[in-house]
Amino acid sequence: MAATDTRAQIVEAADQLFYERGFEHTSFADIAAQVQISRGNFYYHFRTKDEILDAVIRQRLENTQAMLDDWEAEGAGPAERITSFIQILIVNQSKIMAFGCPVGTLTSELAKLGHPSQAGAAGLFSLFRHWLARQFALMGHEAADADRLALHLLARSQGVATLASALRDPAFVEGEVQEMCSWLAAQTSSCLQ
Amino acid sequence: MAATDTRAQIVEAADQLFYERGFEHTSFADIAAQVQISRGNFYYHFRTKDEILDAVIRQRLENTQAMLDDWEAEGAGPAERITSFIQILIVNQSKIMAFGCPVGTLTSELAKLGHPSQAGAAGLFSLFRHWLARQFALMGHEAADADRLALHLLARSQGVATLASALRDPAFVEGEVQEMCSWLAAQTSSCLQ
DNA sequence: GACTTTCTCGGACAATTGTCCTAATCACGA
DNA sequence: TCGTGATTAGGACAATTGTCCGAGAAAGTC
Repeated sequence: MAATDTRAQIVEAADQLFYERGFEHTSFADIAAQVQISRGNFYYHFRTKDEILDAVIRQRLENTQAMLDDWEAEGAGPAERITSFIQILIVNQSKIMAFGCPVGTLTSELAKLGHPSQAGAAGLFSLFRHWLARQFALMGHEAADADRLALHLLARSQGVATLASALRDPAFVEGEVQEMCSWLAAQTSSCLQ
Repeated sequence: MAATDTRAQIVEAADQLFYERGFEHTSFADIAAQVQISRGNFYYHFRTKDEILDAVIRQRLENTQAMLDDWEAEGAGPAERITSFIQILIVNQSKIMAFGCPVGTLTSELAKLGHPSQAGAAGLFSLFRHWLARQFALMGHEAADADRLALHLLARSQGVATLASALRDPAFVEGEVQEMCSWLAAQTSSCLQ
């Protein structure tokens, strides 16, 4: 097996396990078992657990950016793109009800640990924030307003994710998503005036 | 020192440390150091770490209920009481920006651990949910609607807390709190019609 | 086929974890 | 003052943690 493959597999497994079990509660042994390599083999690819975390965060940043680029490339308008964002709550509903939002829960955990990579994880929020702000700007909102709306929507989806994993009630998630879509429509019409 | 005092001190220290560092990242040694008792002394008061967690959750349930009862006892109307709830985000702003919401972060962590006490921790949400729903009902909303509004407000405050600890931006928190108050006012007037 | 670099294995390491036991200390009534 | 039960201290325990080493297998080059 090529080294790059092994490395990629480690990052992939760590990404998944950090999400499902949390960073601290995931051990080298857990990742090794998932990838089916020996625990000692880690040292060749990653010297410390923090290095794995950094690699995971970097991969998430890349994947998220790619997803946002895809949405941007689609022909639809900014409002439809924002709807794609809101719909993540539906698309990933079962995982979110089990483990919460991957971005929110990781930053929360790292904040409590006082971990140096917390800023990096928070960068995932920035990606969404600026992408959403650009969409709102395209809808006709001025910069400061667009950023405010972006943060507002980000916060609401975070709240839905947190409560979804506590309540495990699909109807709640669907209801809140619908309300967010209505809210989005209101932001649209307020610009057409 | 009386045994009940020691026990209360352990629960108090554990409560604080579970919030600031997370349940898993807090060790017996950490709590013992905080309370200044020997590590071995724990076994007399609590047989397992899970027992401490249960005691912490029980205390939080009692404290929360007491806080809600206090708000209820105050002479103001339901809208003012709901405002008290929203204002927690301001009152506890610095702690929330550092460690997030104690309820949301604990339930998230326990969900990832697959911990049996997750349901107990989620009970904290139920306390707020039903209290808020009662306030909305007093404002004239019918039961199903009141519950929906309660969950909506709960989710929004959760989202603000999560994003607050990631961004650490007081202006964002204050802006969102103001928007929630405006939203609350709209719910009020919609009932007066 | 020989050689060198890249990669992997199994195990060792000190530290820390939650758990548990025993002996000593305390408070307090008889 | 003695004795009894409640409380505490200190340390032992097996298991697990992240980290690291050295021997060897695999892969690629000449």
